[in-house]
Order: sequence, then structure tokens, then C-alpha cells
Amino acid sequence: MTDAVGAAGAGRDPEAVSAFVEHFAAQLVEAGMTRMPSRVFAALLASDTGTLTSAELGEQLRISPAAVSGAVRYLSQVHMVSREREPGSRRERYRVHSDQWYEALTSRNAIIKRWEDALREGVTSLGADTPAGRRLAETLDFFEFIERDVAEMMERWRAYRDARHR
Amino acid sequence: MTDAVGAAGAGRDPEAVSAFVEHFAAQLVEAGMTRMPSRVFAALLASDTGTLTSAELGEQLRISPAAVSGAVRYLSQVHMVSREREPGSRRERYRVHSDQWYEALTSRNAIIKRWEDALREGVTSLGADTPAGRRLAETLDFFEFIERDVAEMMERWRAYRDARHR
DNA sequence: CGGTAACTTCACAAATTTGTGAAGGAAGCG
DNA sequence: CGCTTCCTTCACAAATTTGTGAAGTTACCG
Repeated sequence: MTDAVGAAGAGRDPEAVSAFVEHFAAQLVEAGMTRMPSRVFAALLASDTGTLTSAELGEQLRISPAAVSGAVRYLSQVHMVSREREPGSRRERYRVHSDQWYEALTSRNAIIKRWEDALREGVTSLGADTPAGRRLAETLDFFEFIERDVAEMMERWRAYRDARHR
Repeated sequence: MTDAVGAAGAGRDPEAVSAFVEHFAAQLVEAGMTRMPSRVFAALLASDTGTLTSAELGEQLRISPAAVSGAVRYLSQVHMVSREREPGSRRERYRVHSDQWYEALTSRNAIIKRWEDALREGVTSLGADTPAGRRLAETLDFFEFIERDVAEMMERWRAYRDARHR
């Protein structure tokens, strides 16, 4: 009955794990993330320890080591996953740290910062007193507001979670 | 001195407009939006009235009517732009309504809703009492929290803007 | 009620992106 | 100190995505 998968997400029902992984990954893809990073991330999220090695990921997702490498490089660039060297082995472990991944969502505001820069530039070059300039300025306002507020929101979340956890 | 461009974003310095449009569009692209919708959106944002016709967009951005059509279809699907039929003409007007576009950002929570569904499913199928299940449950918590809070944030924004505008 | 202006849809060509196989390092282990 | 194991990087083939020209549709206008 039990199959030979030994590694990765086994021990639990590998089919159920895979179903979740693929379904959740699909949602991430639809939100604009590329496929391999999405799948790798979902697999980590669904793992028991929150960590998997490159080999385990490759086996579970049926992808080449190169694909794992590429996906992980992307994920760690955007801080959704961190890499750990497992001492006494040349295996590398990839971990999804829940907190880290929330912050990553937030850190989309690196992007927002650049939007703001572009908008500021537009306000200046089109003229702050033109209709278009005013529209850009209001949009800029909105982003500046959002930015401040998101930081506060994250604090509220931590407070909420801590209260809940106790 | 004045050039012949007559339409679209002329009247103002067309070069400055174009510079902003392309620069801002590039930022949107980098955030994951496809190129044509990004450019069309930026052009509308930088227009004086906040509206442009299909022909004006095509001329200003140097793209075919088909490309305009495709971009606009996408933008109105995600509610970043609305279409208006200009009475007494077969011209169609596309408008960026500032408020609407803020809401669109927010309405990314249609996406979040689906993430939540996938997570809920995962919690159930992996077992709420397993380590992985617990991780998924916490992530789900986070999104549910965010969702509530974003709504409030938008209200705060409106209040802030109104206070500021007066 | 025909003509024509404006947008849309369709099928395809071009460009970009994705994932693979193979070769190339690090790093533990004997 | 060389061997082996595991991961990464590189160049390329496949697949997907993008934007275009051309034909089609709708609706104003005379």
C-alpha cells in the first residue's frame, strides 16, 4: 500500500500534499508569480518542518535540479525563502519562515517606492498645476498613505497573533 | 513651433508626457503587469481629462488598434479603466477614474479570497493537527486579518483625503 | 437604407520566457 | 588528498505570450 517515495513530503498522504501544492501554486501563478517558484514555495509551505532540500523538491515536483535552483534563487531574492547550509552534509536546505514571508508581501513596497518616484517625476515634468499633474499628485498621495499604513497594519497583525496564540 | 500632433496628449509638451508614460509603465511592468495595458494605463493617467479615445491611444503609443483593444479589455476587466460611449459618435472613450483604480488595487483581494480557499482546503486535507496544517492555518489567519484591515485602510484613506482637500 | 467611421476579433509571426541536459565548482568523507 | 555527492551555471530547444494585419461587426449619418 505504502509506496516507495521515502523522502520529501511522504509520511503523510503524498497525494493530498501534492493536490494542495499544485492547487495553491496555481493560485500564486494566477496572481502573477512564475510557475516554478510558485510550486517550490507551495511545497515548502506544505512540508512538515517547513524545510526541504533541493533533492526533495526535485523529486516531489518532478523537476530538474536546475529548475529547483532557479526557483530558489528567485524566492530568496524576494525573501520568501531562506537558504541554510545543513552542517555535515553538502545538502542545502530551503526554509519558509512564516514571518519572513508575510514581510515579503509587505516588501512589495520596494516596488511602491519606485512607483512613487516615477509619479513625483511626472508631477514635476507635467506641472503640479495642470490637470494631469494634479491627478498624478493625488495618486502619489495615495501611495504615500498606503505605505505608512501598511507598516502599522503589520504591527497590528503581530499584536493580534500574539494575543491569539496565548 | 507647435507640432502637428493635434490629438492625444498634445498641448502640453508631448515629449515630457511620453517620458513619464514610458517610465511609469515600465514600473508597472516590473510589478508584473503586461506591457500594453501598462502603457495604456499610464497614458490615461497622464492625460488632461483622464480620458482618451482608442485612436488617440494608438497614435500616442504607436500601437495598432488591435493592441489598444486588447489592453483596454484587460484593464476594464480588472476595473482599472472604464469605457464610455461618447454620444453622437462611434468613438469610445476610456477613462481612468482615480477612485476606481485605488479600489482595483484593493480588489486584488478577489485573488486573496482564492488563496484563502486553497489554504482552507489544505488545512483540512493535511489535518489541522499536523505541523504543516498548523502552518497553513496561520497563513490563512494572516490573510483573513489583512483582508479585514485593508477595507478599513481604504476608509482611512478617504477620510484623510477629504480632510486634506478641504 | 446604403456608406463609412470606429472598434473588435481572429489567425499568425516574432519575440520572450521557461525548463532541461550537460559541464563545472564546492565541500564533506574516507 | 583524491573521490564522491550535491548544487549551480550555461547554452539551447520548446512552449508560451505578444502584437500585428486583415477581415468582420456595429452604429452613426446623410
